[in-house]
Amino acid sequence: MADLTITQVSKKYGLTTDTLRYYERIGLLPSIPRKSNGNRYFPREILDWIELVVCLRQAGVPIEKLIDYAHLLAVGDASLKAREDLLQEQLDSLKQKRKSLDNSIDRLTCKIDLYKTGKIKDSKNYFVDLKRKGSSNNEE
Amino acid sequence: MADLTITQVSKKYGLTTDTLRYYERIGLLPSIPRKSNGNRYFPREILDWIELVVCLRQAGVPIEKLIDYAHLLAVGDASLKAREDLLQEQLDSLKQKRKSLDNSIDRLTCKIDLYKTGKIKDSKNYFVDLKRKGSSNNEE
DNA sequence: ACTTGACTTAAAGTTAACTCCAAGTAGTAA
DNA sequence: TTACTACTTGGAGTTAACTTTAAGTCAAGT
Repeated sequence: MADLTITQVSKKYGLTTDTLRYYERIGLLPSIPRKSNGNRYFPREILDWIELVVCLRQAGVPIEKLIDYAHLLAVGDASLKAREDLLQEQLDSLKQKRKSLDNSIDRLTCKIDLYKTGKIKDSKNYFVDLKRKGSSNNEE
Repeated sequence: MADLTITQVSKKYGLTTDTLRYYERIGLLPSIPRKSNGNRYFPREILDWIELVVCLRQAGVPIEKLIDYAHLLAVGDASLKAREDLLQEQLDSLKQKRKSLDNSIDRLTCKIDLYKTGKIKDSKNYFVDLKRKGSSNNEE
């Protein structure tokens, strides 16, 4: 009863069944065990891993990095330090991403404020011919 | 002197010249004015737009949305409200993204802490055969 | 026996956003 | 004149991450 079918897993984590099979194919998931008819069943340990994968994928951690981590898991205790380092690197990169995101949010908030207070002053003259290609202004 | 060449712009904003030409081609930038020899020069107003584009692209706002905004700019004052709405939508989506990112950062921080305190307990048994395809466990 | 629905596979196709390439021109320096 | 560098173009190629397709198997329901 802890074991779910591929459809149940896909609903639980908001992935399609295609994506789950794709993840297994590329080695992001280990070989999923099968029933006698060939259908996959997902035990708890794999679900925990999927949950982490979904969480980090949402944040933009590349699949390749997660595959690296999965491979480190496979070699056991010898890879403890390497795994910690890998995660730390990804954490640093996520923190950097948040900084940049905050910056964009600030910038956009200001811009919207200009609209709200009617102070917007876009020099639209350069945009009027967005669809009219082939016009040419000259100057030396 | 306020007008830069494509290479100067590319350096200023960390885009390649190919990307800048690509942006013009797809209508994310207006038609860039040319010198008599056909080379592009970038006046201030366009630089301001590029700066905003770079900022929002970094944050993950899709090119398509920015093109929509550019087209709204082209029609002038009639689109003030639509422009504000479009930006507001993107802002909301960035804030949502930040929430999700924060969540991932928290999750990853916890995980790393388990490594640091030696409390990690990955059930690695499912990962040992990550590269050995074709093995099959059965069960009813 | 037949149909329905959930699953299976390998392989091809899609999408967004670039990125590269080949061939050509314009301006400058030796 | 030759060489070099910075630009130009249209179009093809790349990458990550899926997504779709075609053809099939299997178990349950009528």
